[in-house]
Amino acid sequence: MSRFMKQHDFTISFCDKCAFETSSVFRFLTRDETDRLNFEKDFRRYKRGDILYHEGNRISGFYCINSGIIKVFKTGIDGKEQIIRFARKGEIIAYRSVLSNEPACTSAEVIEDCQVCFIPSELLIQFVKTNPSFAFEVVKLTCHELAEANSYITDIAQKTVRERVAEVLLSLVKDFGLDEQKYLRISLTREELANIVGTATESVIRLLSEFKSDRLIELNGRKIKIIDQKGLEKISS
Amino acid sequence: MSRFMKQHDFTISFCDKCAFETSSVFRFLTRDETDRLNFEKDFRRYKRGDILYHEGNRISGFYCINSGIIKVFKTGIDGKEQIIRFARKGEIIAYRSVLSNEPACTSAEVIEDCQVCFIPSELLIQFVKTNPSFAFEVVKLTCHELAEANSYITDIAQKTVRERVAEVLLSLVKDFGLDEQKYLRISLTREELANIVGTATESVIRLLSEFKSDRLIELNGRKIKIIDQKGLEKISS
DNA sequence: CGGTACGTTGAGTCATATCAACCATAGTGG
DNA sequence: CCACTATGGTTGATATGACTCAACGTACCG
Repeated sequence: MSRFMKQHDFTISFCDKCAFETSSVFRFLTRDETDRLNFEKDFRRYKRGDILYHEGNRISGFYCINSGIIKVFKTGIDGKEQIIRFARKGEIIAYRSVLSNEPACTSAEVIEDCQVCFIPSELLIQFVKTNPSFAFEVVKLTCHELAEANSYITDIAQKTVRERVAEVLLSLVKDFGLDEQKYLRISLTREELANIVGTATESVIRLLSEFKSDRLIELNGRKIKIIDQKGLEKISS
Repeated sequence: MSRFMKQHDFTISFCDKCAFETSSVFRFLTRDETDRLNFEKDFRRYKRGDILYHEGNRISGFYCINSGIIKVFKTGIDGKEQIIRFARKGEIIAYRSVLSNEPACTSAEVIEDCQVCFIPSELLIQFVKTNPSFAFEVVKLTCHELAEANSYITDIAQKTVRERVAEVLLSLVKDFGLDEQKYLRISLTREELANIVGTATESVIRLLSEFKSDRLIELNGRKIKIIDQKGLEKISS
């Protein structure tokens, strides 16, 4: 663990700056609260593959992501993971378990090297209990995630794997965008894609190469180029 | 709509009484706030099949359930419904849309005749913004629902229909309990069961009669008798 | 009495999972 | 430097779970 050095990188780790630059809920904190946050938070760096926390464990705080990408997942039957969501700059993870004071119901693993702030539980609980407009933002945030989860449930329950693969590609475009050459700004293994869709790795591979034949996408290893977004939308219906 | 008469039934519609009797979040309101709730709420009765609100519509308030059962569902491709959850005595529905100020992301329909209180949006928002401990409860509530939604996603994505049917029966036992003769205290159509599981009606029918042959359950129309709970747990794994 | 909604069963089909083999790549250690 | 191993990706063959379609039974209702 010694590799995750605490440090004070003044260009990036000040929460007020971070809060204004991102859509973080922390922009609703007062000056004083932001100062406390700055004082008590722990800035950390993680590399791809690192685990931030494990499902089932009690956690003593939550994480605010400054850069990089983290996947949040549950472990299902015989260890197969189900990816619940990805978190990126400005987003917070593990706050749910902190607020409901339960063991983590998910695990979190780094997809792209990242810098995060670890913030002790008590701070979040205190802010929620004493700053009504911050509490309201947190409520809105959970409500939003809940709405997303409900759509996710409906999709998985009703759509075919083919439709869901197309849809996942589109939602990755929406969340992470494309670079100048139309490549998705997130690279996942085929297995990870399968674990979002809720299918077998081989099925994802087959469908991706089908989409490639149909000139909807191009593949370069893990990089996926989106050629025909409309076509994908049509498939995801 | 004239059938949903506003009325003042003093034995059941006073929120303070209701709040204490149930596990409602309203027990965290102050005396004054409870009085306002009593004054502004609208007591209503609905019958099986009635719709409380439709997905996509803006709503001007939310509902607290005094008695009866309501199903909350999303409408997926070609109209197939996906049941998200059931709400019963003491629970609130539609609060999510109110808090995030978005159109309803679900519809709500009465499964068992019910009595509910309709509470204007502004009241909820005001309470959340001014009563920190109430806000904290609402946060915990949404966090809890979020955790449930995440498990639901993992189950649907990874388990077989057979496992899910067994699991749904068990979760109905957990939520609604059994009567003296071990019958489930909620009756659903086969189609509704299918719409929880996320499968075809015929599949549910086949699996139920399979469970019946295996002496796990007994069937009397819509009433389901749970004989071997352990057996069901084993199947749902 | 016909109509409507729900329940049941059978047969056929298809999408998807599973199993197996193989290739490519990169990292490891002797 | 090479064999070794692990990991990820790909493809094919096969099996099967679950859906669809269709027919029919049942019950209730106006």
